[in-house]
Amino acid sequence: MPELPEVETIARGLDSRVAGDVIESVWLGSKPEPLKSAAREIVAALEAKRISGVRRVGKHIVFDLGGAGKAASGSQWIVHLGMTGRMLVATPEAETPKHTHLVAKLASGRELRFVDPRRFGRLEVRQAGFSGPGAEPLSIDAEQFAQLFHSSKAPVKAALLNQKLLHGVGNIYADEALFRAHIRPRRRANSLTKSELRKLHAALQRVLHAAIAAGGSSISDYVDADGEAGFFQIQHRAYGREGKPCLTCKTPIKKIVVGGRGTHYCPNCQK
DNA sequence: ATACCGACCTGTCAGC
DNA sequence: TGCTGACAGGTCGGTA
Repeated sequence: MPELPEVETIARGLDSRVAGDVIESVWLGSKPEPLKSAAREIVAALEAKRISGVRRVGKHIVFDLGGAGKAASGSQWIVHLGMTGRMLVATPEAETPKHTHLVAKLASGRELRFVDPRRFGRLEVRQAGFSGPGAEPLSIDAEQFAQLFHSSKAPVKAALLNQKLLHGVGNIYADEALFRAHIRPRRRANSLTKSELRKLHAALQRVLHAAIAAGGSSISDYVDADGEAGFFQIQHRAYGREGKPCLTCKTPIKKIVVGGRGTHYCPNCQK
């Protein structure tokens, strides 16, 4: 479910709430858990660790862990929320939602809960140094951005979704950035002119920043670590607006499939 | 190397 | 009311 702005919102919320807290014990659900690392390895890596901070890398939430006592262990707990994952901070009395796969009891008395109905999410522990699969959309400059797309023959929409190029951009913000840059999603990435690449880079960073400021987009079930919805969905100009008039020219927004994903664009404004 | 396409899961909603 | 099928914010692995 969550893309960069949603994960950023969640990670900031988690950091303000649990940084400095200590994980006392971990309960892991049975079933095929959504794990990348072995279950035993995850429990061992988390228990008796201090959360020194929480941040976002691409669409991943990274918990930096230290030893509960003195020496920092420097390991990391990496969570990918998939389509429907949530990471919530709750009191033990709060009802445990269906599809809760992990509960970490904290020294403060609260619980960190990982809930994921579709189980597309992934949990992983590793030694420090996770930097994600690609480049960071918010810090890449126009030159490097152009370089990334220069060599890709894929449709530009598919290239935007390729996490090995840029990580963090998902279906909503790919459509929104292309709309704002006036570029058709099926254009081959390597067919974009220098000027179009500059526009796309600027449009992408603008839309991501605006979405973070709004607390992300809530479509159906997204909530942040507090259980609060985001508000960026009311600023969507293309995504989810099939058949509705383009906000610029009134032409109905079209929906097609690109790279296997529903894709929304204005056939008049986007060239 | 690159690019489609189904698979992975469950929930929801539209249509019959 | 209830069933069926399509679709959903994401990735991965197989195949062409």
